[in-house]
Amino acid sequence: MKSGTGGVPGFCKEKGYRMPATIKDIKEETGLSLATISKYLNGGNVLPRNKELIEAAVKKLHYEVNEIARGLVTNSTRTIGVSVFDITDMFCSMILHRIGLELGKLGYGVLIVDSSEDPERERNNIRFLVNKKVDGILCIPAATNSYVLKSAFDAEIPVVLIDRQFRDRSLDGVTVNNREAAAGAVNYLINRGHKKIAVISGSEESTSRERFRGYRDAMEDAELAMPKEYVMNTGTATTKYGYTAMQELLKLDDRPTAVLCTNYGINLGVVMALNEAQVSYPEDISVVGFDNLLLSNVLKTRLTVVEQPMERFGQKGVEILMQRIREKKEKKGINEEGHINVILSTHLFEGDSVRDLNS
Amino acid sequence: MKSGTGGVPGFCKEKGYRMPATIKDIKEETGLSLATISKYLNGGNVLPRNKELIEAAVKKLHYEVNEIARGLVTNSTRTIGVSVFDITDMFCSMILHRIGLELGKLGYGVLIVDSSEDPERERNNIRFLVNKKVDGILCIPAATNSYVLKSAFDAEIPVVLIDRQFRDRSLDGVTVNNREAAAGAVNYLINRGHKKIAVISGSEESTSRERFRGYRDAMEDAELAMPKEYVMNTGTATTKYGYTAMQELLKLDDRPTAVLCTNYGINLGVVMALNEAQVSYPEDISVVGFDNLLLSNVLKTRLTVVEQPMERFGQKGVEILMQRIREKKEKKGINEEGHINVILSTHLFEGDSVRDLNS
DNA sequence: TTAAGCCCTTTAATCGTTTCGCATAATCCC
DNA sequence: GGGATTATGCGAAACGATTAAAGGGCTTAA
Repeated sequence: MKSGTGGVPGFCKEKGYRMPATIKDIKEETGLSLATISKYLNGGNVLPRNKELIEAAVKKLHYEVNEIARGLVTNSTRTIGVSVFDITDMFCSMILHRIGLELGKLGYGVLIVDSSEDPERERNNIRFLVNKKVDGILCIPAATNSYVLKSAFDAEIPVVLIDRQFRDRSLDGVTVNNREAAAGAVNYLINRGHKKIAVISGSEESTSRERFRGYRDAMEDAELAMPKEYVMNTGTATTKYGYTAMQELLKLDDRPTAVLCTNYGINLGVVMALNEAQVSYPEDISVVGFDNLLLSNVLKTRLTVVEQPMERFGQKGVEILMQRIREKKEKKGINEEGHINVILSTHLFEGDSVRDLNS
Repeated sequence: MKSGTGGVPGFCKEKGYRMPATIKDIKEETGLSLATISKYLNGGNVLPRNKELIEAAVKKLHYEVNEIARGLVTNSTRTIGVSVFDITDMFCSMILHRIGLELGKLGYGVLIVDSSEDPERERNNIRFLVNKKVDGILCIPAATNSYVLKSAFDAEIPVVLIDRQFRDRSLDGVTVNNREAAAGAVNYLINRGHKKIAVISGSEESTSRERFRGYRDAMEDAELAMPKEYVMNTGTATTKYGYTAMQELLKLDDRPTAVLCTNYGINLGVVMALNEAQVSYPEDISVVGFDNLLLSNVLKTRLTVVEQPMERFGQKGVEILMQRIREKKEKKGINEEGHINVILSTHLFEGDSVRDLNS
């Protein structure tokens, strides 16, 4: 006897194992109609007597609504897709952490896909999420243009970008004031007497480019020279690039006195190169990094870094996405114009990796 | 006109936006019955002519099967739940990376929940996954007993543990040979002339306990003393515990010449404490860590560590889970007896953090 | 007294699939 | 040629919920 067809729910001979109770079982148990039960379950008003009946039956049969079935008719899955460029990257995982927390509170599930920095894979992943009928997508993109998100647009699924924004800014997103932050970091160096300041930066995504612009802003304002050899901004913002770029800088006859690293991967690569070459910081060269404090805590010399508001990235991203989902439900369609772009601010953590040349 | 009710699928006036094509649209387009179309879509045999008709219609209408609806009748979601104790922990995220890769290949989605080392939260998370009707659960548990997984058992959802196993070994799982690995690491130290060897280890989960046993095995075999002050095994295996425990060790008049750290968090805490106290390794004290190479790469002195097969954890876990899911479908029930316990082996990475006292 | 209004209930349609049972056509063997 | 055996195809009933629309008691007011 199958559960839900009049028999006692629970053990089921045919399937050989326990079937969860369905709303039909509640119907049998209470003698009420499906509609009334459904109404109550969704917060509607029913007679006190029926309320008790239903509650008793729910408890007795351990009933819980089947989200799948509900999703079929309400056309929602209460699941959000999150696409990240690399789940093992601390930056992503910290944001994921907060996203999970926020969405958990709201009763949403989180479907995470990892594109390993490969835009093609990212595109497939997004399509996968669309097929899974997620209610919305949060994306810390690997790709540099919105092409990868095409399938989401087609399906009219709300998308919010985190950290990186595409050139045309045609999407909702949460970023930080990268340009100002980088300029601030450079000014910090300048204030401490540095004039020969190098930069190591990726060239591909908006984040790296903005940070590089910030470097240039500050250098130009201070009328400092930016010789080609000091400007390493032709690679991908990875540990590997940071490592080789730093090695190049160390080969120079006229070495810079300080170097700005524009993301966590580069920080890591730079520290590795310095250690390997037995060059100490801040004695021989000063270093300012970006992103997070991990290195500051674990290294003998705490790294001075522009600290990102990881938690807020996640929190704000969820907030915007939820707003969009609500809008879509109400207006029965996606609001095409008026993109939201939240810009969070950063904080300069003063470690011990910058030498004050004035004193 | 709603999609799927005879009109042209696509734009839908009522809803105000584009609706995806359904199998009913294919029916209208081809004149075939739902059953035939479904059969073909699921790899069944149909007449060549019909095959072409369906293919053409699918292409024309951009049809893709609605997994939600399918799930309702097949009673599967093609989604696996993964519960981790901390998504920002490198150990977890590397395993997650591989899990995502493997499950992606199989067309499965990954619903990730993060319990922040809180068993109570973990229990809720598991229940959440069960409600989401995942086909199976992979768990890198925070809790120390199987109580948290109760709701999964009740719902007869296959579960595979990764890294940590419960006392009764009553579940399928993938672990490493923790005891032997730890003993190996200690022997490595002994071979290099160390006699005063301390250990810092958690006391709560199977992993820490096994590693501690390995330490004891090796020390006993070599007939070396294990004074109470050298044995720090009363805390939780975290960075904080590693940090304070190392500080304790440094206070001793008769300091150990080497210390074994039994996981990544402890490695980190120990390195922090040493840096802070200006104690250098391997000159002043030798260190052997556990888990992964991150610290080995970034620190000036590469840490010698017992390296874990992160990737294989994920790969093997998925493999076992898929086998269980298959079995459940075939036998229409969960196989109660005969638990699978795969034990992977580790590898000792020789960095520069161990001093050879013989030479 | 009766129509209107309110509150709650029920009946039945629907969501987009799969699948069971049966009908039909084609193939084969003797 | 006829009955058995294979292929395919079809209609309809699930799966477990939500939700219009209609109905049935009440109270209230003209």
